[in-house]
Amino acid sequence: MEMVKGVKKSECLELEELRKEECKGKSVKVRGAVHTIRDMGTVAFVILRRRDGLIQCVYEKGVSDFEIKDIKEAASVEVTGIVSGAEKAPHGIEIRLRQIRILSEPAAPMPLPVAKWKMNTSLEAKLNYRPVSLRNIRERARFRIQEGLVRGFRDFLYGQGFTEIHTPKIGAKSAEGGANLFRLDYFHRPAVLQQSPQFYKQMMTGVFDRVFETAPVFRAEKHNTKRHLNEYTSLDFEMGYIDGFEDIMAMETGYLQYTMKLLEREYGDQLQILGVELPKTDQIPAVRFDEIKRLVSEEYGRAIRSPYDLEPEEEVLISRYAKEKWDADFVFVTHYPSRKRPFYAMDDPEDSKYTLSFDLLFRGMEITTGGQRIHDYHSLLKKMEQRGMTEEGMEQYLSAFKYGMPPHGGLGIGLERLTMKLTGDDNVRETTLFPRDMSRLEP
RNA sequence: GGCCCAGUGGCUCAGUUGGUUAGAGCGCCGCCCUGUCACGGCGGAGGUCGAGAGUUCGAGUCUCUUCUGGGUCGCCA
Repeated sequence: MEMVKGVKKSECLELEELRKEECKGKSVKVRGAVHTIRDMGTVAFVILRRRDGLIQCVYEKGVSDFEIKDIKEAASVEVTGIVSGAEKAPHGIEIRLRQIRILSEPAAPMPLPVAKWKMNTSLEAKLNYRPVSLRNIRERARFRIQEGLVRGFRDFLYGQGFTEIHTPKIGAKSAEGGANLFRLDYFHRPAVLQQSPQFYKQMMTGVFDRVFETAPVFRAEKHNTKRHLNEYTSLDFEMGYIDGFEDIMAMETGYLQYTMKLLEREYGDQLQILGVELPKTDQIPAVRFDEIKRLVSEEYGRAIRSPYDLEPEEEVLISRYAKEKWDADFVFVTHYPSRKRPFYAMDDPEDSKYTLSFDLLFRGMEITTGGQRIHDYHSLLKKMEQRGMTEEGMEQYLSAFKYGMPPHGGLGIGLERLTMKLTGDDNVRETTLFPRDMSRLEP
């Protein structure tokens, strides 16, 4: 019998440690993938790729204990060598190779130029070879930044007293209802994939006051655009005891401020790789839906075609307006028309044609929808009745209200969209590890 | 789903008014090169042009069908 005592200390050093002065001249062992080889004859540069970056290793004929010809690109290796400072090396250090141990070898040459700084490859090819294309430094940087966005969401909300929850993705009925649901067979009973954790997170405000979830949601909409996916990750939160929907916007602003600082602090290398400029979040303008629609129409001479919703072009113009007039990268658009919002949205007591809700636009795109919800049981029943909805299948949701719910509200952020606008990409699939769209079910 | 555009070696593309053995760069293979970082140099392999049908003496190039992808609209995060 053996006792497992915990994580064993790796004998391989972190890139950060390797860069330290005391490391120079020392023999180290490093593991990684052969990213690329630049063979100069008696000298060759073997660039290793690791999670923390690229490390330049130098092969010197006669000094190194092996033949450079034996090393293949994309092999997993363990190298041993002397750390030495080198001004010409990428991070100021390199490893002069003594030995190399091949841990694994590829069976075929790379189908894509992953070692190139910019792959110059179509989105289609990148998606078709996802496990390979993601090895490119710039490709993978997007997902490290995405990690930062999720991490910021969690860290910040934990600090604000939120409880992280996990709600079911399979159910009998979904929040918004309608035709955009994926239907599946659940032991010979009809079921659907949840298009939102809406009902669950609302019900949980009656339990934990403040809750959040980061999870996939499913939309069976037959859209084929660069900003839609049929499965995406939603950063959701819902909070009780709010004074108004402004509290939700304030919480989101706090999240963005916290996260941009986190990115700046801990993801600087990844931001640099992509040349990302972090947006301003010190304050975010909030402007009424009808007002900004009018302002943009006047400013850019564009006729208002659909009075109850924002067209993609309008979103772009609103962001442009916010940038030009208020020097803002983000802009809240508040008081959306009631008819375009789901039944649970709270109407504005001042004018019930509008709701106490908002969208957040970021660099020309909607990345968040949120608002205050109806918390009074009778008001909720009345609103449902007005919309001709039945209570069937909603008994559990309604019972939460029947037995008392705090005033509450919340929001949902589209993670891939947020990432996309941050990294400057123009297709959500670029910031989705394995996108699910109308035609893509694999990889 | 409607409309628009595209499908040529592993990747990214060129291919003139239809005319002989379809080109390039990168990658790959071989040789050379002591410092690269888009390394460089020389040589080589690899495609019958998404698929099917048609027009024509002749089609990558024109027509139709079909498949695949991209964009866009509705809707949304």
